[in-house]
Amino acid sequence: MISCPKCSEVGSIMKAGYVRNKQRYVCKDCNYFFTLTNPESPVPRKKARRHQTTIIDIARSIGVSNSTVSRALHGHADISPETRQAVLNMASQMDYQPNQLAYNLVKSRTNTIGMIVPEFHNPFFPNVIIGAHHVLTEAGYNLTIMQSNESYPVEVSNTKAMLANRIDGLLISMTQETNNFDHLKVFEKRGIPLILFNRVCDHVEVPKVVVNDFDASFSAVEHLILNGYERIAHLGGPLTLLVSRERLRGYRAAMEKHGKSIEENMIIQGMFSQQKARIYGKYLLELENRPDAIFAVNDSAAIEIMLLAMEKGIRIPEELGVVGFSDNPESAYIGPGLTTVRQPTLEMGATTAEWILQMVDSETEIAMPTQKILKTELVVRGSSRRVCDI
Amino acid sequence: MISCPKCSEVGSIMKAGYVRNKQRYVCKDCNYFFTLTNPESPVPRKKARRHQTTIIDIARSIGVSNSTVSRALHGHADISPETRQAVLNMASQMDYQPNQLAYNLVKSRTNTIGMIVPEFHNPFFPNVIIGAHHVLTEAGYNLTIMQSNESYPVEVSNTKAMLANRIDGLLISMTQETNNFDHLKVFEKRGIPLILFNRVCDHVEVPKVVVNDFDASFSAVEHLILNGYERIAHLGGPLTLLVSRERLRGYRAAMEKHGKSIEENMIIQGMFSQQKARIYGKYLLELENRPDAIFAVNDSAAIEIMLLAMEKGIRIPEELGVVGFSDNPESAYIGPGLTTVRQPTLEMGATTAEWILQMVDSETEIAMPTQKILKTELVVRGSSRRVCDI
DNA sequence: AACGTATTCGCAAACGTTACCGATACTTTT
DNA sequence: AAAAGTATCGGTAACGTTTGCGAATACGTT
Repeated sequence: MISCPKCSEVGSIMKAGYVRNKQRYVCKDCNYFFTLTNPESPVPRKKARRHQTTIIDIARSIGVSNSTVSRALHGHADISPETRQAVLNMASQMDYQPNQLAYNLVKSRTNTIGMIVPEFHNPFFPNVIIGAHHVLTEAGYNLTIMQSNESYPVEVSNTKAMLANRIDGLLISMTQETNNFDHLKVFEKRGIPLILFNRVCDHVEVPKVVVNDFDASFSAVEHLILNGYERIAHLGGPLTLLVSRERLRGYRAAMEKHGKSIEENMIIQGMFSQQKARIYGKYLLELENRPDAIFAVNDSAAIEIMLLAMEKGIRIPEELGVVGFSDNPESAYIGPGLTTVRQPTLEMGATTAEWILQMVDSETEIAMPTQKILKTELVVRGSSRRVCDI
Repeated sequence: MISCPKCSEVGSIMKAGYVRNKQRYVCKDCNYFFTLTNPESPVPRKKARRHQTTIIDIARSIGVSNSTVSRALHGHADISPETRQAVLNMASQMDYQPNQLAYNLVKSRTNTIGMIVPEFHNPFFPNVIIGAHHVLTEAGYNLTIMQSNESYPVEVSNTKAMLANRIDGLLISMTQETNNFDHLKVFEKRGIPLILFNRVCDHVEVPKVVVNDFDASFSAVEHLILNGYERIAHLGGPLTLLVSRERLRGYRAAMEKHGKSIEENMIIQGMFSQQKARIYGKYLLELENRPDAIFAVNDSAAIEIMLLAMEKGIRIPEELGVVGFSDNPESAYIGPGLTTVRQPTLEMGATTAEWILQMVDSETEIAMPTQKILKTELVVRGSSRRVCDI
């Protein structure tokens, strides 16, 4: 017979339905509902999972408490040299690896910096990563990288993932689509250090690391003008990006300074795949009155222009001057060499990393510089050198 | 006066030493030890930290239990549409972001794949990363990257960090120093999926993804021989690496097949910085009886050779044939173009990622292929084309 | 009335660590 | 010898989440 687990009554037990396919009973006396638990499986929670040795395992095997083990492992005080040694020995013997997850949970910090970049195709961002990676590793931090792939939704989901993973700080360079910044303001609200680099915006008040795009563009175009080029076209980046607008502004400023008229149909803005660069380059070079120089937003576009010119028999630099941006490795070797703007990518990565470390390591609110403008360098090569300067 | 917190006695209180710089008392009556807790700070645990909203906050604010909130958030069963909606609303209203750390701890999986690479200077590993990153992101996994910097101790500490962070699987390409593999065997013992790529070894029984280094090397050297080169030097990689040994083997095999004598002083093995490549190149080109072709272990070394030859007025390919390895972007554009071996880097990354996903996603032990050998492609350019093959 | 079924929700135990604070056993000082 | 100090160690709450199982309720069916 079944007896009530509470009042031990036997006679007043009645069936009371099923719950999860198990018969359920009720004791009419004490109004206690219950099901019969199978005494055969007293430890149903025991999973067959592979067990990683924990602090508790060590503690049990040498008969101390887990707090003692924790102290020994971290070299804290309040522990005798003998027990510490015993713990250390047992730890290495049992092949103990600390569980960083649990550590992070209780300390609510992860020793990890996140980085979101828009693309991986140009060597620019990989180089920034190298620079940041080095500094962070030195400081004992990890770096997780996510790629937004030039997509705003992906960027938003990336920031959410970073938030969920409780990174200690975020470095981000935005996509060309991004024109809403709520996903970044969350970081401000939460007090999580955030730094923008390269692809920045004005709507978030955090430190920013950029290059002097305006100056770089200005001196690149001025260099073309000083080499006797008159009608300079501009293959610019998407105008959603501040860098593109700055470079366009530099282009215009240099042209105006030297009294060159700007032909608006020779300014093309957009995101150039190799294919698109070729199409627009074709358009420019087949123009009725074609430009005698082209300032391109990046080296891959510039190189595409050069190849196109070579195919058409247009001589570089005599008939066409070309200047790129970024100084890709191949730019030094193509044809007469591509004049281009070298960007301090490693330094950019290092600077963002150093700054985020400052922000993360400081307990209190710390005054950070609002912006750092890194200096670029115009690398003059054959593609634009028409006058003999010595 | 001080009264015992237990028996409220006043007369029998005596000092009993200090504990952590606070006066300690004992009640002689009830033998109760105690210190005086400062009633001014009743909540000493309350940190001034910024509070991230948790599941419990949501639960409290709409008067349900946290299990209900958890179920609502994950779209589980056993919940009414109304409460689910209420939870969802409150969650977005309170700007809730789940704490992945806690989730990972209880699920003991992180949805993260780790990757350790030896260096970042050549475009090879960044490209592998791109390939793997894409596949993993599609599958909803994160990728953490660490760099061993060609140092064995760093590699070991990297693997420890990966272990501590409880990654779900590891992709690794080893340093040139690594000749002990205990740090990798830990993964086997723990049952954590592990894949070796590119820089592999025979001592660990896990899936490996490599390229056909022997064949690639063989056909590169054979290509030189078929172009009429006789005395071919080899600037090889460090012999600690299997890839270097395989390439050397391919070189020897091709030379032997065609009956060319191998001059051992024309085989130089090592890890070549740009500077070292120049030194060894100088040595080779200034040899009494200098080689008429050089097969280099990578493109940057090959390019250094080409630049050196140009400086010396040695004509390429007429007087010197050069073949590199990897097909860096700049190799297409330097001088007459550098003949080189193109490696399927993206495919390598994608393959390792797909394999590790298979291993991670399968609950049980799964039979994996032991090895995948990806095909390279000899890209013939001007630096080695001496005969007109149509 | 007695029983069966379905729906919805709460309790509490994990996950592995850290750190506060109390407890114990000594040694040293008065 | 009493009182005070020192050195070690253990108990336990907390970090934020998931989940198995039981409880409560409502309603339908003999």
